Amino acid sequence: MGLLPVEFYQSDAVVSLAQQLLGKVLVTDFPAGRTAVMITEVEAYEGPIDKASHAFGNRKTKRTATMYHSGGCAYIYLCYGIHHLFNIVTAPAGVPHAILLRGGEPLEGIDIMLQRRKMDRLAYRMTAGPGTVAQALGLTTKLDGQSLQGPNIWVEDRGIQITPEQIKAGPRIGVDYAEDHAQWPYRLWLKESPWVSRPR
DNA sequence: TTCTCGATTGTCT
DNA sequence: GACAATCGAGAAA
Repeated sequence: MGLLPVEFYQSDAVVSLAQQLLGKVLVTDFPAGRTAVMITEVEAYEGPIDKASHAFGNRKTKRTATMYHSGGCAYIYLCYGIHHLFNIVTAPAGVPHAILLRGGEPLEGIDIMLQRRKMDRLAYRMTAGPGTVAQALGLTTKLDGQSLQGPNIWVEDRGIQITPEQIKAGPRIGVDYAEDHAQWPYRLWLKESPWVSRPR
């Protein structure tokens, strides 16, 4: 229970860590108010050996530098010039693993999230997909590199138990350019949850 | 400095 | 089902 400690993020077994993140609660606290979602869908990116990762082959640039930080901070970047995608950096410093948040179940600050998404009523699509969850939570590239120990962003364990039977795994989305690596079953989601992105 | 293209989404047909 | 929107990182020159 409670705030996940930095040690949680230090493992370099990124897929296993991604499984453990399902059912945890991601909280953001900005001037607009506090918002929280239970994590229902993630994708693992195994830095150096993963063609779909920005850090494939240990490529290190200004943008990817964040992924080489010690586990427990946020990696946020702009995609298609429009969408801010939120990742959780994992593994010890120097190992560029990351986990992409793709879906969540709204728990707190739903009115704030609706406002950010410019929606007037709650619908599953509010937080289905990496770009939309990040928008709902108010996450932008300005927050790249932020600690996940607070005060603005953190992850809590609220005692929600997830069993292996509740987790489904499949190929990742939107990474066809990575050829064979796109087929790796690094996309994980909660089988029973409606708060996940629609399969393409 | 210039050029290409993306870990996506929403809208129109 | 098809496609435009939109901008900065990364690569080439």
